[in-house]
Amino acid sequence: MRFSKKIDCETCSLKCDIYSTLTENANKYQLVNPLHACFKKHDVICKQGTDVTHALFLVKGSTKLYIEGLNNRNIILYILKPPAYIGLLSFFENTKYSYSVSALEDSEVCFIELDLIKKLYVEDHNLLLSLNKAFGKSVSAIMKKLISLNQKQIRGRFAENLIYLSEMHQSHKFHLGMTRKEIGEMIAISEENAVRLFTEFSKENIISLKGREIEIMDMALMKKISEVG
Amino acid sequence: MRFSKKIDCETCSLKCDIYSTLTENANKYQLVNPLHACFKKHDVICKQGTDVTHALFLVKGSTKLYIEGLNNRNIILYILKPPAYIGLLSFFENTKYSYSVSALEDSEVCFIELDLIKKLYVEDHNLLLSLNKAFGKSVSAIMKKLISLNQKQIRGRFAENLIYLSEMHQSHKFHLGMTRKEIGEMIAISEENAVRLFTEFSKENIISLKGREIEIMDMALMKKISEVG
DNA sequence: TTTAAACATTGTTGTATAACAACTTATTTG
DNA sequence: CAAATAAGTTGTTATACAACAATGTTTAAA
Repeated sequence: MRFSKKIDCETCSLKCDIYSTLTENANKYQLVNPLHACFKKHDVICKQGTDVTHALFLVKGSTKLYIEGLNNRNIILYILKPPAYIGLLSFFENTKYSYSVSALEDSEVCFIELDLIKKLYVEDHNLLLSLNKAFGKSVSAIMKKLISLNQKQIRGRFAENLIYLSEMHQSHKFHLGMTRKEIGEMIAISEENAVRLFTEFSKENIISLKGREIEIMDMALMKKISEVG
Repeated sequence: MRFSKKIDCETCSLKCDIYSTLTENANKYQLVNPLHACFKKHDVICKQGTDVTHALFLVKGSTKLYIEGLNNRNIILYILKPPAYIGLLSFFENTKYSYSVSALEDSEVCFIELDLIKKLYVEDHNLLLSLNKAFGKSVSAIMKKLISLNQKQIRGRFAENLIYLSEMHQSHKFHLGMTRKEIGEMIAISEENAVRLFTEFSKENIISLKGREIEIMDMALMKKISEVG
């Protein structure tokens, strides 16, 4: 990871809530230029167990948010794409991250002082409400994951996950930006079973596969498999 | 469920954050008496999928918070004891509950208009911060549960759960306020296996059991089992 | 007080899935 | 560009756990 001094809020490709709050209240606060950080693929952006010192805002690239569990096994909760707050779930708890986030591809992240945010949302509760709303959505997603991992079996979870990825890319045809192992970590199955499911679904003509390029051929069937469990 | 008109905030046995915020800002707001509701054992206090209309504050009794999953199978996330916000996790999302809460014993719950809370935390961000803090803690607990359910096996989960209950009652000896089925739902195992584990742990002299009265005899071993998985 | 319903128990069986092993094919990197 | 490392693949085996079944026991309701 390295910080870029070249990019400030004015030249930044993505204007976030915090920027707009700052500019709207320009008379109250001077515009502090937050740190703009560049991460290489596989870099850890925030680490489970470390202190939360900044609000992190994903500006470019994509990342995975995961819990580091027992015996070096991870569970990926979801993929983050800009615009997205990275540290949101641990943000209000305000002590340590209860999860890790790392870059799936080269990514850019904006670091904003926690104190600045706190100052801001005392004055501008709309910012806080928008943070809270995003927070609430994450919780719903985690609940859904908890049910899925516990009560669906691997074909159902696998189908559900491919639908999730497809919706994220807004296309039936997309590039899995992940290894089979990581796909496994998204739905808590072994790497071997991830491979098996890919070939299985491919043979059943539900998907078409070439390396990491995937196309969902039969979305209706996919949804049925996902729902059955 | 029936509402009690007799109990208002002044006579209420438990003064909550909202009450103190209201009285501290007495000049700004009139003291609205929230609805005080009485629930019988097994009553549903809030139902997954329904609209969030009030903030709920548990004043007396105890409740279970659970997700209703597939095939009528529930997962109990945790037990709530007063003082506790019941609807917290779905509170900011502000649309539908993503879980249900029901009474484990006769309980009393205070219903506070959502609009009132919103008005309050615009002015008094300390209230919001304290809500957020509780919120964050819940998220950590759910993360932990996600790992536990996925990466520990039943003996480990069972031990972990008994330690959790013991800590909640602040004693090695306590009354399981739940059926074996509900104990199963806490750690996502079948009722039969819950029974089996009770007798198993009893035979191994880790616990002493008489109906629903339980005493943890070997807490050190219990912790070891919980950690191993 | 009888009857029904909920709760608790124990043994047996089937199966989903992790773990292991052994191998091939890509992708980095010095 | 070779060597090393990571990623992907396939078959086999072992096992943890749910599901089923059958039956006893306690609690609640009529």
